Amino acid sequence: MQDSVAGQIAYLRKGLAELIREDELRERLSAGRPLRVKAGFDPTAPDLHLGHTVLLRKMKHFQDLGHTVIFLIGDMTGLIGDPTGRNATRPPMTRADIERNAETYKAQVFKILDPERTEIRFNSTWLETLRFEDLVRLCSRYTVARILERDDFSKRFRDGVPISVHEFLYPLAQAYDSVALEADVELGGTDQKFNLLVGREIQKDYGVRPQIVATVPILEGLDGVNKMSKSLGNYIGITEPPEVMFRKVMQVSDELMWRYYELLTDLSEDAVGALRAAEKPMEAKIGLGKRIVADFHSTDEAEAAAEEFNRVVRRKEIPADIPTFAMPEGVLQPAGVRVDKLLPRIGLADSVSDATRKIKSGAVEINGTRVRDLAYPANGELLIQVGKSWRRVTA
RNA sequence: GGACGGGUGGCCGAGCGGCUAAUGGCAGCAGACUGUAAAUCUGCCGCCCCUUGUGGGCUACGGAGGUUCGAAUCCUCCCCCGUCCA
Repeated sequence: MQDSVAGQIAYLRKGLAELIREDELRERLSAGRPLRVKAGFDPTAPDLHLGHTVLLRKMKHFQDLGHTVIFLIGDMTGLIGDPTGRNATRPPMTRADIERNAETYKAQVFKILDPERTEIRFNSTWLETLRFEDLVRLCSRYTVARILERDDFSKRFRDGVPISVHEFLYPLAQAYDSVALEADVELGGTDQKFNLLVGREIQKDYGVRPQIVATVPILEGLDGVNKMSKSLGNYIGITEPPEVMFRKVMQVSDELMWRYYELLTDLSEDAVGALRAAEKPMEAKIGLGKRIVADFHSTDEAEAAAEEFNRVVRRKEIPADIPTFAMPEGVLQPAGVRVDKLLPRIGLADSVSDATRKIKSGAVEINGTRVRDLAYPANGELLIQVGKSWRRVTA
């Protein structure tokens, strides 16, 4: 906490979408005590990707300044599901599920966060002890009209998309978390702004100082359009192998790359601007790939991944590590290796039908030769390529 | 509780008795192109069988029955959603 208050604010402000309100943050920092900084996470999605790390990185910035981060797992609000669209009440998770997911979170989250300054909490701790009376009291503090101000609610309401009553509870429950935790700051994506602000209101009603709200931008996924998400398949997972991460980074558009520079590296805006002016897009993208891989693996692995990319994608050479399979049962027939049967067994096709299509459309190469026939004359080891994927099959 | 409208493949959205595994768009996969990309163009895009052909079988249009030689398309009941009225 040796930094000046102004210095701290500058450090924290970088990369934030919005800060409400800066004067309150200044005031609280001036008190000199470590702040309690809360951020909530869904209990069902322990596979973190780079989109999550924008928030995690900001949490880390608070830790860098000596503040305490509360990693809140929304095991109770998880029942409601994030009210972003069609959804029913989710089935409750078992205690064991939650514990397991929490462990998975820890394994991933501490690649960024400092465990010494992180509290992991579950909101079921206080939410499940609320009586009906308490719930009624909580609900009475907010109005339907105000809830409907939330963008996605108002849009759904206008478009006639169903909104279940329990979804209204989500922002209120999240707000109550801030009461229970006496959060000084709540961090979230810009899509959380409404919920975070409800927290301020509810805290006031319960006699707690309203939290400062800080939002980070939502990271676009590899397609550059939709937000990064696992279900859209446009993500880079933080536990993915170095080569996969690197290749995915190289897949993003040149334009999106600068966004990633901004949100996923510690380079200053000026430094990024300089890169943008000086480097060829290709070189800059390689640099970005190395930085990101190094964050979650090591610089050596990052270099290796870059080299592998050069070999395989740019020079179109054979990859260094190719998954190897033994010839599965029933694939070897008198006519030869039934390639259509083989591909789905080794992860190169979704089904036999899919494999047949791929073969017919000329997508399959074996030992360097394009295959058009369903049967391939068997002779020893097979080196099979479909698109970007390679497999080795031993006889 | 009533009136009306609606539920189609991963998503959106046509079809409204046979020519429909079901137009079109998006997404996805593959090929060409390329500096990685993007863009563009081409092909594919339910599952299974026979090495594959204007081949055979199965599953699919909210659910269950029914009418019919034949239904996503018609009828009945049920479930779900929306709008309006109470």
